[in-house]
Amino acid sequence: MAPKVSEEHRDSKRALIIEAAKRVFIRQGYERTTMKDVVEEAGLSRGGVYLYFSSTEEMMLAIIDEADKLNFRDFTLLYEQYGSLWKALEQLFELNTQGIEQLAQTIVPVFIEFHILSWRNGKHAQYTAERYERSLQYVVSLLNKGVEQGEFRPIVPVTAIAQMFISFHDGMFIGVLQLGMKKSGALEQIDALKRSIRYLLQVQNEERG
Amino acid sequence: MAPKVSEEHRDSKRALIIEAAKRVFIRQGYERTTMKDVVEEAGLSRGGVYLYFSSTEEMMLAIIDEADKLNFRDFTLLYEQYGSLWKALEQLFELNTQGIEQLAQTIVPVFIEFHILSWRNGKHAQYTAERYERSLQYVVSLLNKGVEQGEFRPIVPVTAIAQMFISFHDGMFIGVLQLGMKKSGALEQIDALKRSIRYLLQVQNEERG
Amino acid sequence: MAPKVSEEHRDSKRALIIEAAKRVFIRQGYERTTMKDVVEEAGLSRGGVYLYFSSTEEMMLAIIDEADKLNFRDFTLLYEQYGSLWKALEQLFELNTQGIEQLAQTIVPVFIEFHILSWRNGKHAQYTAERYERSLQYVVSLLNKGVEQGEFRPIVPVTAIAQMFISFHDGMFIGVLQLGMKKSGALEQIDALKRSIRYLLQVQNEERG
Amino acid sequence: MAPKVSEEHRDSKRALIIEAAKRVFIRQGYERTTMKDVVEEAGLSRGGVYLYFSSTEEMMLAIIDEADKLNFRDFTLLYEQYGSLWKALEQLFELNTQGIEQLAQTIVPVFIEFHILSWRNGKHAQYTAERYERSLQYVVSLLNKGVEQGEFRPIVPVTAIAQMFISFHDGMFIGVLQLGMKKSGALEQIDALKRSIRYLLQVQNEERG
DNA sequence: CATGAATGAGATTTCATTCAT
DNA sequence: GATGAATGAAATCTCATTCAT
Repeated sequence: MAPKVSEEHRDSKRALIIEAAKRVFIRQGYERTTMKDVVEEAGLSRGGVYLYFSSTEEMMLAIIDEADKLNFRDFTLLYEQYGSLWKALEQLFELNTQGIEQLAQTIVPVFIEFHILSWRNGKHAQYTAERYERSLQYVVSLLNKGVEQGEFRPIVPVTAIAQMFISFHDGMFIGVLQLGMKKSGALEQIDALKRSIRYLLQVQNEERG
Repeated sequence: MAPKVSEEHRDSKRALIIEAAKRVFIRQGYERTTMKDVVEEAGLSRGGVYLYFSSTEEMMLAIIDEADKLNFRDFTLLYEQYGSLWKALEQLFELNTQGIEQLAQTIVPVFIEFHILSWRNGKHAQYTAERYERSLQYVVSLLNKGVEQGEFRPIVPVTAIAQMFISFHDGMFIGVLQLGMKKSGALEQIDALKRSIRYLLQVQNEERG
Repeated sequence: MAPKVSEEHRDSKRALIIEAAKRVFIRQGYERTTMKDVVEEAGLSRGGVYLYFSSTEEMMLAIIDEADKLNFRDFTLLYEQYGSLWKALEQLFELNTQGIEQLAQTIVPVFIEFHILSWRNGKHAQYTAERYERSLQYVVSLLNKGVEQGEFRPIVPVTAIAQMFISFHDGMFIGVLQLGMKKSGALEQIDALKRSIRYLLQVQNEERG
Repeated sequence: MAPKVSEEHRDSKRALIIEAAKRVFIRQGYERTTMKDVVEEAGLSRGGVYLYFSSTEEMMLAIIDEADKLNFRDFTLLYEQYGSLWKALEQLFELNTQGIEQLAQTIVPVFIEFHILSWRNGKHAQYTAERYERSLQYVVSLLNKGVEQGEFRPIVPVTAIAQMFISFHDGMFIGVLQLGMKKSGALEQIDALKRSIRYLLQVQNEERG
């Protein structure tokens, strides 16, 4: 008697809008995107979109959540898969490097923009802090595992190494966005960082680097 | 083409507006600031401000230019002052660290925001590239001097080291803005980076650390 | 044209909606109430409510009709019950006074609002006129009965007295709504009006007041 | 050097908008009037009107203030002009009666609508109370003057008489609006009220009525 | 009968920018 | 040069109403 499509219909509609929003965000950036833009991209009516999201901000948060879930999956794989922790770390570098040429066409720069604007508005401070903490813990747990297994003998706290890793990546992304891979020397930077981290961790029993 | 008296009047008027704009930018961020806001902060008339700047973007560029001049002065001092290049580098770390607690109350985050948005709009690519190149060359020239003097024997290209240094700083700033000094572990990160760079440069004739 | 079972189902559904509408009207006023509000208050679907009423206006008219029926019953009781017509009139005052403290929580102010807005839209002029005429005739018939029985010897047309009575009540209600019982001096006003009407009617065979 | 028209220009502009708003209010009522309507009636731009008023509510309050000033002037005249207070009171009746036929084309019904809606929103309660109090005091002071001069010997408190007078007028206005002069029996009602008040005041030394 | 997702018109509000004085 | 009133485009958001299921 009743439609009852509800739940899954709702989800698919949200997904549709989210995908449209992503495209617009990537094209125009977060701040420049209006509800109207998303409405037109999604091919829905004005009110139709409001049924699911009341602002571009809500959409953004949904997009971030989704991305976080995927990231977590990737990381779990990483964590379980590798015997050598340094190999796992190198894979992490690889993950963060691959696709870096198309960085501008991904949602990543939108995330950066959003985070800066959030800080501006004093919004989502708690949320952002939690996300950072989570990312940090991913990396820290990897490093600690290496320490436990005697593979790493770090000369500074592993947390500092992980934080440095994250800072570097954020900064490098900005550079790549503004100057491109080549001018920003992305690959050379990554190599330098990799060596730095191997040094800081004092990676053991590895054939020469 | 003979403005005579105007010249200095013009400059002082521009300076007044620039200062007002800075205050508003720091308070609200770049994107959120409207001409109206600056007009009101400066206590001038709408038309009055337009005589000197036709957009907040022009103001921002003027602010950046001013800051760059100051930075260059600082760097020149640094470059000439130190016998040991590693000491000079440490001083550079120091410069970038001091005042980091008040980062949020400075124009720095506005610069970051502006750069990201500029990339968005595809504006100022050339300009941004030049600024980056200039900053990079500051650091590279320092490092090269060290190489020439036999103080550094870098295991990777000095340019990569300099770029990594810059990336790290940009990223760390974002972290500090969002999480604060403590949560972002700023000081620990800086220490880790310093050690990394000393390693990459293979700093000579220093008492072992 | 043979609704069979539906009839009573229809009525109960309408009654349910009407009660919900009343609650919303009393809470928010007539003009401010949207179909959406009633739909939510009734806990029905949007389309569901539209099956019975296509606007808040229709609901309002239904509410008024219902109220009028109750009023008529009250009046009939009044008309038949009293030997002394002046006693009946006093009872009428009483009816209009009791509950005046809770006036704001009743549907009465909504009626006033609706009448004014109806006049605005040029709607329901006929309907409103009929309702007024009916109320007027209630009172006039009471007064005439008194004249016929020699209890009243009015010095102005009884119709004028009845109209004045109605005008006064409407105005007093507005005052009470805005200022409350005390500030509007409701009880004192009513006393003054009662004396006035006794004077205008020249009520006979009553112990002098 | 500077325009300096400011002050008076501002006032005339406000007056222009107010007059336009009045016309729209009278035509459509308060609630139904949007900023857009006023903008169009005034022949200004959207933003232009917002420079002076941010809502129809602000306009309404300005209109009420203006009307109150005029009323006060009228009353002052009344108060000073008459030897016989009863003559003054009759003049007051006259003032409230004249133009009653065109009542629908005046701002009066808009005031009534506004007051009812204000009560709805719980807005302006203080303001409304003050206005009522002021009107009341006008009438009370007239009556008291008559008492002092021995012209009135009221059988109920003069305040109650004044309040009854006001209530009656408000209610009668509503009646006239909905039914017109004739059907509402406005003139007959007024005559009845006048006699009532003369009775309540026990007006002395007057040739028969 | 009943549902509730979808539509789209329309109201509010803000500001960049111009221009007569 | 300087002013600030005026313009109007554009963004946000809400609901009455419809209609496929």
